[in-house]
Amino acid sequence: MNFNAITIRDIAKALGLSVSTVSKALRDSYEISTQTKKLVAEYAREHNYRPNPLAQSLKKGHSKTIGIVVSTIENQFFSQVINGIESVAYKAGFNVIITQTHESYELEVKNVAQLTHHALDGLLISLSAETKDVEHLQHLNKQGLPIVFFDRVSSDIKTHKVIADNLKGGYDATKHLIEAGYKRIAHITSPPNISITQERLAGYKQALKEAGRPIEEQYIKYCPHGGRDTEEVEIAINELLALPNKPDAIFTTSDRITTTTLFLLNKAGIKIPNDIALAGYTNTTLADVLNPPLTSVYQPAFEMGQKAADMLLQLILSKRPVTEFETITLPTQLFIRQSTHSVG
Amino acid sequence: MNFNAITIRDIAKALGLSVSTVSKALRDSYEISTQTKKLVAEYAREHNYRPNPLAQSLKKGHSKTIGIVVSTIENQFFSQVINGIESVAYKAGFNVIITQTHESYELEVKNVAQLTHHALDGLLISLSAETKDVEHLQHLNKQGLPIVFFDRVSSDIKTHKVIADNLKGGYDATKHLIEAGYKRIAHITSPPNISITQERLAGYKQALKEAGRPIEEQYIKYCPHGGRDTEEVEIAINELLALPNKPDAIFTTSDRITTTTLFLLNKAGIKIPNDIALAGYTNTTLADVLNPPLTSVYQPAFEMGQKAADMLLQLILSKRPVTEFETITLPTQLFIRQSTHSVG
DNA sequence: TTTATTTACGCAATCGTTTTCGTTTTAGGC
DNA sequence: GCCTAAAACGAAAACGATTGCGTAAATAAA
Repeated sequence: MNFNAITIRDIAKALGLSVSTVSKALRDSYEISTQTKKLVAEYAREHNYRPNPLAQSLKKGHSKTIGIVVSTIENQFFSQVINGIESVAYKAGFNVIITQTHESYELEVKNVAQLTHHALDGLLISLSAETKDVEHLQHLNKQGLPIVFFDRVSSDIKTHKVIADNLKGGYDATKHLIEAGYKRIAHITSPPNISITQERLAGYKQALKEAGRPIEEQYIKYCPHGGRDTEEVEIAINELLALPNKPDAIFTTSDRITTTTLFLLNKAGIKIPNDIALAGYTNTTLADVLNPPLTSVYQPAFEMGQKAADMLLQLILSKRPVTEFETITLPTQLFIRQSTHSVG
Repeated sequence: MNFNAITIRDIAKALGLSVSTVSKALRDSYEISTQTKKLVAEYAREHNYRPNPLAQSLKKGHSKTIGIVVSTIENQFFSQVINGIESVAYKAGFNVIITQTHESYELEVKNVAQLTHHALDGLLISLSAETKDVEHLQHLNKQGLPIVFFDRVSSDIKTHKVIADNLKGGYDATKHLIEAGYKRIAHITSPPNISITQERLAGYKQALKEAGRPIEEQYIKYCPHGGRDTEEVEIAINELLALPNKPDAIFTTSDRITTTTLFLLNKAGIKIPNDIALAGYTNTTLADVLNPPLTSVYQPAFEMGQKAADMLLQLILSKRPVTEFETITLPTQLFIRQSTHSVG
């Protein structure tokens, strides 16, 4: 806005009115005559007047922008969530500012600070893989900044949350592998501190238990950065392959871990599903054209974004402090494809 | 910022100073004694003072935020570009606001208006597939808003631009197909009005010409929305397949067209590359694990974002109006994979 | 001791709007 | 023709920060 736009004062001067009259005319106040309103409106249109949003926000005390924190928008799951958020935010006249943590706690803290440096009406966040405490958010929340968690949430802050049914997602995938005849089902997942890891792992364990299978810790591998680095997935896979009882199936969580596992197994010449079956969380639209087509747990990302934005807007627009918070759980969908074709 | 943050006035009151003194102390002015500075700094830190960015921007006349317009962040090419932009913008203390056109001219105009409604120091834009005129940008540019084009540019506005070497990209892919032994090479691309279409098409034609091949319009198909809708790709493919001389290879541009073509060919039971070979533009990290692994033209998206942001910052930060503009052309890379394995 | 400087701070205008609270003008009622 | 009330507009104080300028106090120079 450094470019020279015309101001309300310019209009006032040109029309021989006061700034307050112009302002009121523009906002269609009852105090202003129809004639004057027309005059002002016309002049404003002709000269392409745009109210300075900075001044408006400063005066009104809200900026009509919300912040988003995700690990990376390169992950289709998150870009879909963001699309959902934007679809409702824009309808309500809100702008969004997106920041990425790249799974780093340090960057998360920095980004949140960056965001609040700018004027924010609310924050939508999915925690980074490294994040173990949420003091940086707690403080802001106490100060009155509305926050809504989605995907990777924290139980340490009482606020609205939107998550997928991670337990069921893990359960469904694992159960499917069991029913398809696989015996030694491994699990490669994100670090244990984040909510989705715990929930999906619980689903995995529950399915095994129900089938009377033992839960073997050697089959459970964690990637400290949720698969951000290929190496961490490679280590996990190598450890699994080095086991005396190699797994005959792998259940992966997170887009990155899933696709990296697929890549590494292919690269190692391991046939999927004949040597090892693969079922993984992913929201890529490419699951159908992968080699082989991938059995996947799909999350309603767009809806998650919509819900989260809805709830945040509700918090922002609420006249009185909200004390009752809810957690929305969205169903996931298991798509069965060739990467887990039945044994025999 | 509706949440009650402390202001400079609060500090002044608490410390028995004037607001100007506090402001100057915070900005480390030579006018203020070391003691007072310490006092103020300490109080500010203890009470977690953050200058109101709105007020600062209003006063200083710049907002330290830049706007980005892309077709969709779900496209990995664009999310990579955005990563590049962010990497330089944040370093310079700038925030970015991302908007998506979803290939709609109407949405593009709307978004640009939305963005300028908010305070913007500059704009980074890749035109939508529908966009044929750029008056909505010309006006802003004339008013002094710095604009840098990337990827899909317009020749109607004189400003900095960053593009990939689209001609060479199209040329390389086509030449590779020719050398691999394919005879009837089709081309499915974006609408003819956008720059990348024209340039890549020119590369395609050049390679054919050099090889002494005829250029047959029946082999060139346009998708009005750059593959946004599966149907438009389906129509193109069906038309190609209905030809008396069906193509034995297809060169596709844009991520969406490429992956959709792959999907549709697979679905139709057409073997790649045996029945029809496929080479396509894509920046997905999944090209290696597609079925089959896809020969692709890869664009240096991250670098493109960096360069574009660099140039925009240069424009924004320049003291005097810039009149000399340059267009940077980045090289693309052809990755040869199984989808175009040599004939015979 | 007087004058000149420096040091350290406060006043007030400013950025562009919004909004409260006058004030003027006009019309209406008698 | 006078009073009252409504209608239409303006003055000024915000919002929170920045900054040029004025000024008191402290120090140095004469």
